[in-house]
Amino acid sequence: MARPSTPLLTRERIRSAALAMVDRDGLDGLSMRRLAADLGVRAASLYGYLATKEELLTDLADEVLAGVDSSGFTAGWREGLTGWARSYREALAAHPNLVPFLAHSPGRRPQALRHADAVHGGLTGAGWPPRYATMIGASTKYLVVGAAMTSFSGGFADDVEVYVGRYPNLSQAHLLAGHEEIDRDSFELALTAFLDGLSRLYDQVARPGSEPGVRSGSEKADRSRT
Amino acid sequence: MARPSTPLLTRERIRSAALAMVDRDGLDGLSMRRLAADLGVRAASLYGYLATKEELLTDLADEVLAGVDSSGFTAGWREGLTGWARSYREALAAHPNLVPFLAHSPGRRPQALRHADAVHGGLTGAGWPPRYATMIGASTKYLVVGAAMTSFSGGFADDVEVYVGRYPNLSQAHLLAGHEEIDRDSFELALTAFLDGLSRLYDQVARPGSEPGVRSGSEKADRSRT
DNA sequence: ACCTGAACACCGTTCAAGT
DNA sequence: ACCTGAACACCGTTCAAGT
Repeated sequence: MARPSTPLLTRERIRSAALAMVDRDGLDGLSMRRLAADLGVRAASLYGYLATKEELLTDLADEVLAGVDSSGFTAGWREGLTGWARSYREALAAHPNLVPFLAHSPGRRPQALRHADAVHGGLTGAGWPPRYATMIGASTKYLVVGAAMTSFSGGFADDVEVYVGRYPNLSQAHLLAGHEEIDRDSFELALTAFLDGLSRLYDQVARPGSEPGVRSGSEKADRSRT
Repeated sequence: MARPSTPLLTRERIRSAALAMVDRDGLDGLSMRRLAADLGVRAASLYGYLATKEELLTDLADEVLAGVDSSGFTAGWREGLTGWARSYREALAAHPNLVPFLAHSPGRRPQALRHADAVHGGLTGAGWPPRYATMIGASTKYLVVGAAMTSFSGGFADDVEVYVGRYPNLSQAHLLAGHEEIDRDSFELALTAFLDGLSRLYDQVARPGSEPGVRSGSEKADRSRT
């Protein structure tokens, strides 16, 4: 078995087994040795395809983030931001164990830079000043990463006994245990409130001569532009 | 040196050296063996004071989160939420390398539960329905953890060459590198927009008979309560 | 009571050697 | 060209032994 006609490994086979292992056993559960065993091979063999474990994780990150979509800004900045945030969060929520790594070096991946560029362009194109565009992009990422991060960890314990009596306002907290629903609802609430707040701000700071925010109809611009 | 009159170690000395090590070398840079060496002792000695490395990290988490303040709800739900979010973020930003661990099991620490209880109580006491209180508490945590998580990782590369030409909308991105200022500003923008959005929602869903949100003067409740 | 040496079962990574 | 055995420098944790 030292020299098979068809290679036992491909980079894709490694990646797919690694992602399955992370999903199953957590980020700490992924080791090069266990992964190799899973693939019917010895650990040293992996290094013919990957330079380091870090490179493998970056591969996984790229695969997981492939579903992120920042193309919605043609329909307006609010629509673009919403689509980006939702697709981003869904991508992370599909592989929660990988989230701590994904947040590790976001600025260095080409995919992330492409999206950051699209978001920044979409916002400035809609009239947001560049500095606001930067902050709004960052803020949205805070929400997405925070939601994926916090919910991945389980949040509340399943053990009802812990809460009863001790923390009166949390007496129903056990109802949340393991429910992904509350996570998505909380995220949607946060996103909506955030965007509503931005819409109000938009009327104050947006440059004229660009398409206005489509849904910002309920407030009026009552301050002068700075 | 096998039996000193005064013990070489205390739990506090261990904790303080460990936190310094995490701050200096990162979460992966903390090992029980290196920590022991730092304390002039062998790794096995640490297990007289701590059951596991996990327990040590939990100790660090409690110390870092000691500065979080959820007592501001007497001045109104918006004030309480703002104070909690800011003190929470500051606590995390002071030890960014620990953030990935802090997000790991937030629901099981007594401190975190006390704060969660105070926030939930503060919100429901101000008229927010319990389900909203839960979601708002979660949302705020998303923002805080996301901000601490994303900014800890550095975000953008310092290398200007990477951006020029390739990503036109990010041509000024290098200006952000290493600047903590943009992180705090982005967080403040996100928090303000989020709270503005909540204020509007408050007028729609808040129970009567409670103190109203202090600063929610600019909108009117135009829908019936559900 | 407190610390240690030695061991156990793991890691990521390298590299000469096998076919 | 592809895989392996063996080694190196690490881990967290346990436990009998020293003083």
